[in-house]
Amino acid sequence: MARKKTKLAYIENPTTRRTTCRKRVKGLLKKAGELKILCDIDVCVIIYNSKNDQIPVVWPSSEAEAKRIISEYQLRSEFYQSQRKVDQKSYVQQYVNKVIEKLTKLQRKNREMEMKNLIGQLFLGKAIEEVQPFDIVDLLSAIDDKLKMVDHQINVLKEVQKVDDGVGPSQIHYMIP
Amino acid sequence: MARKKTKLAYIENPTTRRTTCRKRVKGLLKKAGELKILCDIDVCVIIYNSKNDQIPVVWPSSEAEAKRIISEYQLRSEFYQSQRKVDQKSYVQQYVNKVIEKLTKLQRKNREMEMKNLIGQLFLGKAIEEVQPFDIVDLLSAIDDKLKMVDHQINVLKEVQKVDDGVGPSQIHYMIP
DNA sequence: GTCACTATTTATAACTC
DNA sequence: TGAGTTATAAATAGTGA
Repeated sequence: MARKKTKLAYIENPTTRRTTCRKRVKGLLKKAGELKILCDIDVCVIIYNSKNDQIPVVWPSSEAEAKRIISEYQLRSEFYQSQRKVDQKSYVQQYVNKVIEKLTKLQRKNREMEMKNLIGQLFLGKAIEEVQPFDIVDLLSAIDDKLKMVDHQINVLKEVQKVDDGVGPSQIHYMIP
Repeated sequence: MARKKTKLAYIENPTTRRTTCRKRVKGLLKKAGELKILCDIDVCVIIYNSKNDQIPVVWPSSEAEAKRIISEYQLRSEFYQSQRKVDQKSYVQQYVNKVIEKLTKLQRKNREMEMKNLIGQLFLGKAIEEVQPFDIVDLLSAIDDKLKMVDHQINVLKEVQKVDDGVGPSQIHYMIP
């Protein structure tokens, strides 16, 4: 950008190209450094000639810092990709979700069993005063479920009775869970 | 770089900072693009604000191209790559292990509760014949644990008795779980 | 090939709308 | 806000040593 307007095209002359390259790489890295300082954002620049085996030029020169920036980029990229393609979740994510699902089911089952157990204990003589307030809501809900079931069975039997036309209801056994 | 010489320091004013950032990012990416065309080399720029969740700005905009450049860089930097893999693995592994640990604890608790429940049901009149063979091993083990606990308590009491020198043993109450 | 030196182009800080 | 303008700083293409 000087003496002549640059034509944006591959520089055929090797000497000129290499000189330009050296100058512009220096400039690019300087700009990257300034951007980081002025705006306090993470910047990482990777430059290399894929046609030779030279070590890539990387900014920041601190490998740890570059590593941090790249891996965070990859993490974010993965995250956004997974956001976009919910169906194509990574293997690990699927696995973790499976385990979490299992865990949730178990927790629910666990809670139900605790209630069952509590009902049993009440029958065994445990005073209702000993039941923690925290548990009472779930206990009532468990009892409610049981009553609904019983209610439903009664209705079914009533229907059967109607169909049977005048035949008396059979004896109902209420089983303790 | 205009109107005034820029002082290379963090721009405190948020409006100014954001404007500068936008302009300079645009400039940096333009430079990166020119460098690639003029000298035919691989360039990748990653820019993001680590303080917010926005999608990182990456050049080249083709994500596949950016990934190719990054992965080739990583390949060239063997040490870096192996370090990263180990770090990432351990992080995910730690998380999975945590969840599995929680799951295992819950399963154990669950099984214990099932047994407690079963003992309660037996007291309520459930026939031992109705207990599934699969459960009997754990049931026996649960009863065994209970007996061991009782045994231990007896021994503790015996020790106390010895120390008390001649005083008779206090009455032991066996509590139903 | 690399440095130093400009003449220019380009980027951009401060400003306006 | 953000996009456009302008004056100036910065980058750099071409040049010679």
